[in-house]
Formats: sequence, C-alpha cells, structure tokens
Amino acid sequence: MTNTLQISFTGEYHNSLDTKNRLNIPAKFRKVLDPINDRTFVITRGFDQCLVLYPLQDWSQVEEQLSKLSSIRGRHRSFVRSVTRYATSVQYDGQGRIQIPESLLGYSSIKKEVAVIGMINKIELWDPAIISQMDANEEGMKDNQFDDLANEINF
Amino acid sequence: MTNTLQISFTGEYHNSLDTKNRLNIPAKFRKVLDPINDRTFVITRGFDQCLVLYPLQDWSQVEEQLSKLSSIRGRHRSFVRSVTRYATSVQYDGQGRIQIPESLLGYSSIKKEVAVIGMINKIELWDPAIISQMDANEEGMKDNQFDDLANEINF
DNA sequence: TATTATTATGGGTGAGAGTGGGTAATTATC
DNA sequence: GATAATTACCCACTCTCACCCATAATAATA
Repeated sequence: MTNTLQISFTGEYHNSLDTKNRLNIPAKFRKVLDPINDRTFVITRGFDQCLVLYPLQDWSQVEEQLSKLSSIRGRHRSFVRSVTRYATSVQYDGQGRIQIPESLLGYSSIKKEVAVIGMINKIELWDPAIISQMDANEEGMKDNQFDDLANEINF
Repeated sequence: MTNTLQISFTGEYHNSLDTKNRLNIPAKFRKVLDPINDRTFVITRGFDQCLVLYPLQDWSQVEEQLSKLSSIRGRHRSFVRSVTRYATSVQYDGQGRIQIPESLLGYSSIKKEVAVIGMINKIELWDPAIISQMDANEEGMKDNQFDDLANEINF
C-alpha cells in the first residue's frame, strides 16, 4: 500500500477539435488514468446531451448497472440500448488525443470547442453553449437545491 | 518535535498575487499541512463569493462520497458536476506559492490583494473589498444570529 | 546592535501541454 | 489486385507553467 494520495478526474478544460475530429485529453486526466487501461477509454452518449468517457476498466461495471436498469424500467430500455450501441473504445495517441466518431459529435452538438469536465470516475464532453445554458437554468434554484447532498458529504 | 498537539488553519493574512497569478501560502499554514498531502491543495469555489483550499487528503474523502452517488439520477449528476467542475489540484512551489486559475479569480473577484483566512480544516481566499462588505452587513445582527450554533458546540 | 534565518515577492528558463499538419500503414471499395 | 479512404504514428510550433535563482523586508538570535 503506497501512501501517495491520488486525485481522480476533476476540473474543467476547454479544448478544441482539430480538422480530424481529434480531442486532446487534459494531461492531468491522463496522469490519473491507471496504466491498466492501456490509454483507453470507452466513449458513449451520456444521459444528458453530452458524451461520457469511462476508463476501459470501469466500463464493464457500467454495462452491468445499465442492464439492471433496463430490465426494471421498460421506458428506459431504448435509452440504455442507445448507450451501449454507441459505445466505442478509443485509445489516445502519443500526443494524448482521442478521435471522436461523427455520430457522437452529432448527438452532443459538439462542433469545434469542447468543455471537458472531470466527474470523479468519468469524464464528460459538452458543447460549451449547451453547458452554459444548463448553468443558466439551474441558477435560480441553486441556493438550497443541493443542501441535503452537501450535508451528507461533509463539504 | 515533542509537541503532539497540532493547531489547524487559523488567522488571517493579506498577501498579493504577482503578475503570474501566484499566491503565497502563509508559512504557518504550510507548516501545519501534513506531509502526506505532498504540498498539495485542491482549490475550488466556495458557497460564498470566495475560493476554498482543501488539503488533498480531505478532498479525497469528498471524492469518495461523490463517487457513491448514482449517475442515473439527474440531480446527483448535477450536484457532482457543480462540485468537481471548478476543483483543481494545486501544489505549492519551492517558495510556497500556488498558481490560481483565471476562471476562479473571476468568480471570486480577486484581482491583486487577497485575504487568506484559516478555517480550521480549510482555507478561504477573499477579495478584501468583498469580505469587508460582508462584515459590514453582518454587523447589526451579530449578537443573536449565532446563538443557536454556539449552543451546538462547546464554545 | 550586528548577524543570521525566514518570509513574501520578482523574474528567467526549460520542460511539457495543446494544437496543426504530414506520411506510412491499415482498412474499405471497386 | 488496384485504388481510395481512413486511421495511427511522427514531427513541429507556440504558449504556459513548474522549477530555479535572486532580492527586499521582516523576524529571530547572538
């Protein structure tokens, strides 16, 4: 057991796609990705209008969760199908870039600029316009909406 | 080092950013930071219009809790996102300085002068004008506003 | 008081991050 | 099998940041 503390995916970065639809994974994210993943994520649709990157290692657990969900709630079945259906493994190159499939770009409305958001054990990719619109919607109720959750985690 | 009693972050210091957005962490704070943190804090937005520094060790506990929240629930996703988006790990250099991201400076309205306030287990960074304005607002009601809280703890 | 150490701040520099683009290798299409 | 298209890997450029050295001001010590 090593005594070094490790932080997970946190923070927000604004990177941009190049002409080959390549996106740079922030260096801090690459550093915390366990070598067992062999520089590989699984990218797919998120529940929101964004894309999600899971470390390869974690993906099997995600599938397991999703399969439970789909058998319980019939109305979620089609969405679960779309998540697994569009899941692709992507490995970043020597410069730390992944290539994002066209179909996923369309779903997320990502064109050139990308907001890369760390979500502890996964990474979200947003079109900047859409995420800021979400911010605007949540602005009003922000003050006490999360009080109960915030208290739970001693924050 | 015979003394086993350790004081936490207390007191207020007024330091200033340099041209590279670097802020000096007061020496007394550095001394009480457990070496396990490897000179590292996590800086993020506070609930008030200020920034908060958590020792890395404490922050990983926050992450631990966050990772337990289900990503199926939209409200949980929003909460995790709102917490992690603005969180960045910062390690102070040989001179005891951290670099503060531009976006966080904007949120806190910090320009050059910074009020560094010890809050027991975390550190707050304020724009001097804003913290003194807060003081002014609280002046009138101070006497009995905190009575209930004072009863909760042995103070 | 003189000397030394420590703190807060300024600034230079090399390494690495993000980005653009080229070329060979692989895959797909005819 | 020949050609086109896509992908993977490599080189190059710019800019930022982490690290190093230096200085002024303050505190500590002889």
